Amino acid sequence: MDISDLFDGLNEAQREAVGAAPGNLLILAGAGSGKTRVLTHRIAFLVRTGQASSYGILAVTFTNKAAREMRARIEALLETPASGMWVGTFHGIAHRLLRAHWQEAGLPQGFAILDSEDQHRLIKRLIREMNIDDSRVPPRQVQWFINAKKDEGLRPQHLEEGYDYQQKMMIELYHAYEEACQRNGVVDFAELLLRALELLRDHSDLLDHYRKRFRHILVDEFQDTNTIQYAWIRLLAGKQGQVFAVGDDDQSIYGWRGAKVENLQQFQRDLADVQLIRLEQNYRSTATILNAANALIAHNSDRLGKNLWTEGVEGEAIRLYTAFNELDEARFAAERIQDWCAQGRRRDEVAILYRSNAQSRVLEEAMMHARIPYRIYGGLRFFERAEIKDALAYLRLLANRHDDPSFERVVNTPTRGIGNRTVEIVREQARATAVSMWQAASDILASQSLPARASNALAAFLALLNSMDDNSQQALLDERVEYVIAHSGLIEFFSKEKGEKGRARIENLEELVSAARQFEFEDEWLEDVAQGSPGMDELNAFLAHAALESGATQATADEEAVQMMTLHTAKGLEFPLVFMVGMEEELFPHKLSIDEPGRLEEERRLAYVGITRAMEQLYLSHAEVRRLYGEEKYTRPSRFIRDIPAELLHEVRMGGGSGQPHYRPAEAQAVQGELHFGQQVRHPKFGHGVVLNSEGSGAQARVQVNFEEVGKKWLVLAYARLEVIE
DNA sequence: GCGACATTGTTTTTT
DNA sequence: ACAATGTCGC
Repeated sequence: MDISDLFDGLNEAQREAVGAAPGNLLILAGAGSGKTRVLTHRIAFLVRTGQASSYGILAVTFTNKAAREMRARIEALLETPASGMWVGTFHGIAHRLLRAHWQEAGLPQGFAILDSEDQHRLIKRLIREMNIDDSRVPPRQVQWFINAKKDEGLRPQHLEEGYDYQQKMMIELYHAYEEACQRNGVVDFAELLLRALELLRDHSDLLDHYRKRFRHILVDEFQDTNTIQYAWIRLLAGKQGQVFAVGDDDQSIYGWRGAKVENLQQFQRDLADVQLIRLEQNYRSTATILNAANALIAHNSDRLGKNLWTEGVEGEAIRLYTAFNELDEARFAAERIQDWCAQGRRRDEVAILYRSNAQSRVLEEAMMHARIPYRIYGGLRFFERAEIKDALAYLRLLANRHDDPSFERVVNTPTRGIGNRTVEIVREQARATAVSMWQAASDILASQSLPARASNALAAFLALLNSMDDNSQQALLDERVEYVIAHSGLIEFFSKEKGEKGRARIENLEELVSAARQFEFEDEWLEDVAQGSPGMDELNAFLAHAALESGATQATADEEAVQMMTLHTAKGLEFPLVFMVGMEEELFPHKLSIDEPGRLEEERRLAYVGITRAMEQLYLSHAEVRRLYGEEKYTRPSRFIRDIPAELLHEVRMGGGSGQPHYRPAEAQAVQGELHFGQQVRHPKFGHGVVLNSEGSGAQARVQVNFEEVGKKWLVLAYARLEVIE
């Protein structure tokens, strides 16, 4: 079979990686060095040379998007559907194993998946139930604690008894939480991974089976693996398996959520004869951008070492803008984006990247003001919306009555006269007799111990669910979803909400029906698993899909738009024009990471990720004054700016004029000789103010002034009798 | 059960 | 500053 096309257009290192002899490989792939290409070509190479069949390959990523992309690219290379090949996220694959072997994993057949919100609510509930002081043991912290322990592979019984109250309580809560999950048949994200690890570890027959099957394991973004993910890979690979790991230690930015960069080094020690290949040729950015990135990251210690280079053009200098404040900074970006578009370039070639989401608002306003369409990534996703989660909770109860988190969620949503008191009684009964709330509610009703009103309301709720179940049992999935939404009372409930909100919610519920309509076991494996397992019907599959793939932030409002996102979200993407805003000490690097060397280095890697997103042009900006948490604060430029050699930077000013450096208003004044940002002025009518912005020249020149008394105003310089205050 | 007021925290995010 | 909770009284 001719496989030369798999090597066409690849460089030396890439070819080496794609065509490497059997064995373990670690590919250190710098930003923009074609790592996805190498990964997919490697898979195609294995299949087309007959070293592996599709059936024998497992490819793991971190996000659904990456997994989808990878599958599509592999299928394009193989020119056939890669059926039998497992391509998915760590969580998706763990889920698949657990569905197939629920018995061995000690799970109920139709187990549900708890997302972080569900998890948070459950923990809060437990804290209350156990009469623990939630100000000393905050739910968020407990959630963090439990997830961190699971990520380390630690069950509560592995934990030493805590020494202080907080520690003790957290361990106790971890115990209680596990019991609750087990009783309710629910599994959180970390649990998926941990169970899948334990499943293989404790069942040698299964381990054998999968080891024989998956002789080739390929892992993307290896630097992001946490302890259990790594352990799972190692376990599954065993001695015979061949692991192809691709990663970049310089792009490790998820240490704070358990990712262990050390796994890259560990990999070389733990696996046999690991061949190390570096991909250092960058195909994305100009030499200038690359040099800046290299210089910056060189300030970190403990790197595996790698120097990106390019044959590409030198490119333009990186622009540095010192804004007066965050408004000025945002306006600057807007103006430069307009220039970009005026040159015939597209808006969607532009990204604005920031450290934290709070920064997006000012930017958003500036874009709106300049009438630049934009799109913000991050925020609530479809399946995370309250109304969607309510509807899903009903569906989950249909699938499994013992799902307490869902029971709690909708027992009185919409309000149906089941007050806190009644729920409290059910909860207590459930706890005392160690049964689900559904069961407890039935028991209480049977014992006739409730006041008539509460009793009737509760009975009505149970009857409602049973009848919804009976009446939709035979229906198709989307009909079933539609039926439940219609009969749960959610529609009436939300239509009472005032304003746009209620309407939007109802639209979302309708959208859920069409999501159900489109969902037809798109993960074809679920269908296999579903065969002969009534607990894993289409409904369950849909619910799992909703939990594991919470859906894009925005639907598909695909107007050509500027992209705005955090630096974290930007990893893996590239844009011709990139703005990195808020390059200030305490914002970036963030205040909470500044004092700890390890965390500071992670911030620097984040800066590295940001810089390397840019293909042609990169703007860095910082504001001298920033309003944050209601306070105006004077800032200092980020140390990361200083990490970049000065000769690669070019300071710019507002208004398209390039050239003269501009450090602070006082200096610029001498150069410019006219009004500039931060200039104090007096107006005969409006009084004292500060110049924020200016545009045009000569008779058309206008300035925007923020007056103490009357706020922001645009004034035509020729008419406004402005007086400069020295 | 709802609206009015108080309190609180406020990095980064996937699954 | 501000949003998102939580608490309290009706």
